[in-house]
Amino acid sequence: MRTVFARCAVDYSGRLAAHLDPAPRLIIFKADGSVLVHSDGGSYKPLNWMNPPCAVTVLPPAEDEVADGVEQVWLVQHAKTDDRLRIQVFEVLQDCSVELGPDPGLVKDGVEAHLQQLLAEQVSLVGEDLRLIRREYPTAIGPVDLLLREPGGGTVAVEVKRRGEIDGVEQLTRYVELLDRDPALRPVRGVFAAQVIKPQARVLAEDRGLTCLVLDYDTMRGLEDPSLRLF
Amino acid sequence: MRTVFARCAVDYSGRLAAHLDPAPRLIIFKADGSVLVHSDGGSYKPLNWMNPPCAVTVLPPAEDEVADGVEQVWLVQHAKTDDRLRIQVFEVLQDCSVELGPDPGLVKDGVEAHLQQLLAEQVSLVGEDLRLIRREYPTAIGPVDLLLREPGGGTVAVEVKRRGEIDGVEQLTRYVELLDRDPALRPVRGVFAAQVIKPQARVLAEDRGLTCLVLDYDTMRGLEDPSLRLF
DNA sequence: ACTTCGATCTCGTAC
DNA sequence: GTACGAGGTCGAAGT
Repeated sequence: MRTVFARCAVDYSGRLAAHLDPAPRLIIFKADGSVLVHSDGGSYKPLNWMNPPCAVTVLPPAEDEVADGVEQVWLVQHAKTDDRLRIQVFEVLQDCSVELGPDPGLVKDGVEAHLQQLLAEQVSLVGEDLRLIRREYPTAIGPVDLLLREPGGGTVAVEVKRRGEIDGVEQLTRYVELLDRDPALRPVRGVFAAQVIKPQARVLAEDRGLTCLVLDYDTMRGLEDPSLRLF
Repeated sequence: MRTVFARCAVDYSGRLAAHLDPAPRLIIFKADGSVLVHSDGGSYKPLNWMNPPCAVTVLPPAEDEVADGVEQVWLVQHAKTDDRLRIQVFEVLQDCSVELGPDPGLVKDGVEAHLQQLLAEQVSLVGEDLRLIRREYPTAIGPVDLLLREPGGGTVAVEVKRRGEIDGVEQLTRYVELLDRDPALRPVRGVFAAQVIKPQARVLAEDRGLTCLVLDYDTMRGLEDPSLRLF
């Protein structure tokens, strides 16, 4: 990996066009060829970047660029698309290179899959006396997150999301509609479960007779079997 | 901005938990307090990070950490949430600091918002004698990109996309259905406008009585008032 | 290879 | 500030 602090101007062209006026910035060249241009603020997203696979070419500046004070031009061309980054370097302030090698990678815990697992273990949060039929119950249009059996004989289809938005309601609507045609499952009611349910999603869900259920992840995790925890 | 190449292990806790085993990586400290941990691959997203506002504390390693070879512990705590990054530093390979100052910022051109703006100024592309009621016309299920008044009294709901796909057609269908219940707007017809309309989306749209409109961005931009142009 | 969907999404923008 | 949709989304998992 190589990091270069430099006063530079950048032009991106590809899916859109974007321009950066000259200023001091950090330019990162990764081992796989990717390039990031960071300013000293914002969050983790670079101002400009190029994904691999791509190649960097160093060009001498054109005449008018020399007159403007451009020392070098770094052209970063994507290998498969016409995405391109043109970096005009006015002044290099620092230039470091370090060999890093491969990374063992990130281990995560607490994403939607985990939320679904917790709710499968705590179906009483959905309603009294429900029994889990299965997680990821397969249908012709995709798997239902949780399918539960009601004591009276019907079933409950649960859609689990971290954030409940309109797309999720559409999805659950389709599942309930389809499952309700199955005599072995009918009548099917739908439950839309999420840590946060957006107002528009709630309106649409309730308009369609679906039940909304807000999940508290920390409480659910507190009740979990500690042996299942990753760390 | 400060960049540190170091062999390090990282634990994130907050909205989820995540762990990185020891390996050489690049750690970036920005002027606003934010921190990025990058490996030598992947894309522009760091393995771990902390958004501003946050503060870094340098701690001496605990006894067992000393035994493992940890030289320092950098604790990055978000100022408003309980998000936290704990970086165990085993060995610093390089350490650079450069003062960058503020950035003039990125200027973009060619995104959907711009397309919508252009079409709002050129409603004749949608049809003769139409008048713009408003952009982002609010409804209970979300804003309609453009709502236009027909000379005869009905209205036109326009959904603008850069790439017209099936979910955009679904969205427009919902809008038209809802708006058509409003006596002040009825009858409402829908127009699906995009730079590219996928065949499946076109079939679905036409099946539902929606009109497809392919937009030529360069032509529209050429007709635009030059004073509004970004560069 | 392509599609679908989650994300510590991030980012802009309208209210 | 909050809410919502777009993104040069990226990335992983399944088909």
